Amino acid sequence: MLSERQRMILNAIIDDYIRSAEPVGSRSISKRGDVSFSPATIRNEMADLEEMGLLEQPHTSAGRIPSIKGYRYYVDHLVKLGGVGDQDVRTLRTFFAEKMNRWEGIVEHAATILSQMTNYTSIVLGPEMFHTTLKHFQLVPINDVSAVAIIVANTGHVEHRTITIPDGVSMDDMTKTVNLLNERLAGVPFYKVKSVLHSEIAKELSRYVEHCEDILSLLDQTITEEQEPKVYLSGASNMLTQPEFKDVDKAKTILEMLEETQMLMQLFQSNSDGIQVKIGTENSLEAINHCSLITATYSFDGQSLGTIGILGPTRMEYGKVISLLDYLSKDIAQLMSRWHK
Amino acid sequence: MLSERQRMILNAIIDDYIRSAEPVGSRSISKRGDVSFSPATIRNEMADLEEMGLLEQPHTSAGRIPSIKGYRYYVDHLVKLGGVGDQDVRTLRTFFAEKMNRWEGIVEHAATILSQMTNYTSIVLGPEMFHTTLKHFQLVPINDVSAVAIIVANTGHVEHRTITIPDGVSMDDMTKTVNLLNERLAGVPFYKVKSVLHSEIAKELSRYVEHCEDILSLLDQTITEEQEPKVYLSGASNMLTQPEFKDVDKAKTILEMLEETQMLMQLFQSNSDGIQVKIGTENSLEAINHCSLITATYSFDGQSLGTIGILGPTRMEYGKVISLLDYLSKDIAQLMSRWHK
DNA sequence: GTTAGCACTCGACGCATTGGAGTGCTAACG
DNA sequence: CGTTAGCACTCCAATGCGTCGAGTGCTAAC
Repeated sequence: MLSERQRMILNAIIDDYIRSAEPVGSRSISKRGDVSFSPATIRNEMADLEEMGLLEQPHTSAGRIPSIKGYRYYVDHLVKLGGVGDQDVRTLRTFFAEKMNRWEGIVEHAATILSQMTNYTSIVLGPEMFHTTLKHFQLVPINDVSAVAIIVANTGHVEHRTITIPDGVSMDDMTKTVNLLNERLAGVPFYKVKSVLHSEIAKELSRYVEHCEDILSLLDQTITEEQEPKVYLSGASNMLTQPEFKDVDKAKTILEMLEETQMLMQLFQSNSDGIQVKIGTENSLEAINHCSLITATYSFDGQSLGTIGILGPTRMEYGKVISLLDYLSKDIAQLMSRWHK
Repeated sequence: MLSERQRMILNAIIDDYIRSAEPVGSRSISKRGDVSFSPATIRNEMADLEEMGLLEQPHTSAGRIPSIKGYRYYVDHLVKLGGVGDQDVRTLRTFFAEKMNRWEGIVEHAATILSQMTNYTSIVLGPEMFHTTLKHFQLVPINDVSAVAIIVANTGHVEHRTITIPDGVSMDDMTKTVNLLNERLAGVPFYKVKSVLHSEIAKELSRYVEHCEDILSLLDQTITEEQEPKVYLSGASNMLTQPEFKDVDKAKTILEMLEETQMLMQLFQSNSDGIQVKIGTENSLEAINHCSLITATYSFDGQSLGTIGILGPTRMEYGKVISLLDYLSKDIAQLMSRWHK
C-alpha cells in the first residue's frame, strides 16, 4: 500500500515529531541522514500521505503532524522495539532486588518505577481475585460486637473487613461456621465461592448453627464485595511536562479523570492478554482523546491477573514504552512465580 | 495594636481577595456595606497596614493583597468560623451513613469527600499503629516456602506481609511460636512489641523451638517494619482550578511534591493535637510557599491516631475549611468509637 | 521521476499605543 | 484633627500593527 520511500518518510516524520512536539517540515526530514531526497520530493510524498489520512496540517503554512491513523500505521508497521536500554535494565534489577513482602507493595512500586522510567503517567491494576482460589478464611473478634474477617488467597493476597456480629449469634456459632468454611472452601476459586456457599454450605450449616442465615448473608457480602482490583496511579504530574498540556484547562480535564478510579477501570476494560495500544480517539473516554494508552497484562500460573499501563500524549515514545511494558510484565510474572514456587 | 477600623479594613480586603484573587483597591472596599469611609481614608489606613507588614502591593499602581503576616492576623483574630453549612452537613450525613467495613475505606473516603466539599486538595494520614495494641497475630502458610503473616490491632486495623520461611524451620515450630506470641503479645501496644519480643519472648522460645533466632528476626522485621501510616491524597487536580497556578510550571512543582509520600509526611510533622494552620512560608517545604495547610487530628480512645488536612492557596477560605475539618475530625472519632463500642 | 526556484500563507514575535484602575499627595471641609 | 474631594502620576494589560521566517504548493527545468 505504501511505497518503501513513503514508509521511511512517515517514520521519519513521526520520529521527529515525537522528539520535538512541533510540526515537521520537508526540509528537516531531508536533512536527516536516512531519507536522502530533496525537500521538494518529500513535499510531494507528504501531500500524498496527507491525502491518505496519515498526516495532518495544523494550518496551511506549517509542517505536518501525524494523524491518529498515522500513529496507528506507525505502531503496526514501523515502530522499532529496541528492547530495554542498559540503564533501564539496571534500574529494574535494583527494583526487583528490593525486598518485597506484599502484593500491594510490588504493584504499587511497579507503578512508581514505570512512571519514573518513562516520564509518562503509569496506571497499574492490582491482581484480580476472581481467578485465584481461597486459601484461608478467618474471623478475629475485636470486641463484643465486631470482628475482623480476613480472607487469604492462594497468591498471598489478603483482604479484610470489619464486620458487626449479628444479634443473637454466639462466638461459638461463628467459630463453627468459620471452620466449616475453611474445610469446604479451601482451594475453591473466588468466582465459585458464592455459589458453593449457598448450594453446599448453607444446608449443612443450618444443622449445627442457629441464625445461620444472618451469618451466611454477612459472609456472603464480606467475601463477594469489592473484589474489584485496586488501581495504582503514578506520575500524573508528568502529564504537565508535555507541551500539549501547557494549557492548564486541558491538563485539568485529564488530571481530574485520572483521579476517578471508576474512569480508570473503564479505560482498561477491553482487557485481552498481551500488549495493547490505544491511540487517541481509539480510547473510550473523550478526556484522553489526545492521549495514548499502552497496556500489558501480567499473569501468574497461566492466569492473567492484572494490567500495567502507560498513559501519555499520542506523541509518545511507543517503541520504548512497548518494550518496557513487555519486559516488566514478564518480570513481574516471574517474580511472582519465584515467590510461590 | 490595630484600631477597630483597621481590623475591619484588613478583614474586608482579605475577604475580597479570597473571593476574587485580585488585588483589592480602596474604592471597592469603600463600596462594601461594612466599611463606610471614603476611598481616601481607606487608602491612608491601607498605607499604614502595609507599613506594618500586613499588606503588600504587587506594584505601585495596583491594589493591595494580604501578606503572610496579614493572613496570620486574619486567622488568629478576624476569621469567622461560621460552622458547617446545611448542605455540607447533609453531605457528611450521607457519607457517614454509608456502610464502612474497613479503616482504609473510611479514611480514604474522608479524603475524597473533603476535597469535593472544599475544592481544595485534601491529604489524610491513616491511623498510626504506634499507640494501638496488638490483638491477634497469625501465619497462614501459602505453600512450602512462604506464608502470610497477619497482624490485627485492637482498632480493627490489619497489616500483612508475605514472608519466606527460613530453611530448616518446621511448620510445627512456626505454630508454636505464633501461639506463644499471641499469648504474650495480645494487648501490648505496638511501640512496646519489639522490646517485649526480645526481652521476654526470645528466652522462652529458645527452650521449645530450634532456629528460633531466624524466626524471631523475621517476625521482628515483619512486625516493626513499615508502621508508617498510609497517606491518602485527593483532589490534587483542584490545585489547577486556582488562578495562582494558571502557570503550568508552578502547578507542576506542587503536583510533583504531592506525589511524593515522603514529602507529605514531612508536611505533617509538627503534629500537635487539634487544628493547625500553616500559612505560606510557615510550611517547611519550599514547594508550597504559596499554599496554606490546615490540619486537624482525629482520635480514638483519647489517643490521637491520624490527621486530616486541606492544602490550598494561601488565599484560602480559612473559615469554612477550619470549621469543616473540626467537624469532620470529631465525626470520624465518633464513628470509630461507635464502631468499637 | 527528481529537483530548483519562487510566490504565497500564516502564525509567532516584538513594539508602540492606549485605557483604566489605583495610588499618593495636597488642600479644603466640618 | 480626622476625613474627604480632586488631581497628577504610575504601571499593567489589552490591542493593534508590522515584520520575520518557516513551510507550502506549483511550475519549469534537469
